[in-house]
Amino acid sequence: MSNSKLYKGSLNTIILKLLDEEGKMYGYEITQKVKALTQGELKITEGALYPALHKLEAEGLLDVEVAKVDNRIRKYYKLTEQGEKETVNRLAELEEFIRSMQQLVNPKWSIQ
Amino acid sequence: MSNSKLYKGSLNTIILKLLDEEGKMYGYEITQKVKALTQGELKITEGALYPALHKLEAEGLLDVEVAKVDNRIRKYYKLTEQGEKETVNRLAELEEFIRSMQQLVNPKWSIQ
DNA sequence: AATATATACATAATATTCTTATGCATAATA
DNA sequence: TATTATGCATAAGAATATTATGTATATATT
Repeated sequence: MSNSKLYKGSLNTIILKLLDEEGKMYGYEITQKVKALTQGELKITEGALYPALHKLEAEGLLDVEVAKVDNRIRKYYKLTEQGEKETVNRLAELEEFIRSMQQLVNPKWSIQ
Repeated sequence: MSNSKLYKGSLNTIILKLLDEEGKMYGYEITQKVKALTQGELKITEGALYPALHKLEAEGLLDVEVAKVDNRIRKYYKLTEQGEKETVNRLAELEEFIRSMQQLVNPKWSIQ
């Protein structure tokens, strides 16, 4: 993703969570959804997205289904059963990351 | 850092913020501080830390001062003026990242 | 009619940032 | 005496991104 507003490693979590919510999505749709949800703050680049989708598929976390719409190819991805489990893990990791960062960058209001 | 609980790119922000709070720190001290603040959740590896410190220094964000304590060398780092400005930027970026991630992974409770 | 933009996929070269492994050296502890 | 803690460092490799480029169709603009 560009704008360097993102930390490396977060793209996979974003993909998994969006698929978890939407059921199935194709690549271009993911880039637009992310742009919309973040008010243009985050832009997923294709050079990052497509290799990431291919890798998640190779790992067995995603299934792909090809469709032709308006004479154009779309590759719809959806979570496998394993992908759903992994989504839970990734989201827990993200929460843990955010908690850790809050403890580090703002110890005053993060101590209970 | 290890445990793969961190997203790449966050280490620099952590270093800058800790130096901002502590005034000056040496490398080993940073690793221990992070471990303590996160209850052992995050572990900064030396292979990541020292190159990062050297790079921040090369970029003019840190100044270094060598000291000998108990017959052992310590390299104390502190923020330069530029480093202090950059710290503000990095923290703002981190907040923006967290806000974006919340919008993406949990749109229900992040919409105002 | 020609051109630009949007849609939709993909890969290759390069950069960045990390992990893992290794090395050196002194001090404290078991 | 051997291990752990303290304290620095670098090198090889992995992972993940950016940037640039390529192909192709549909729609909007000039």
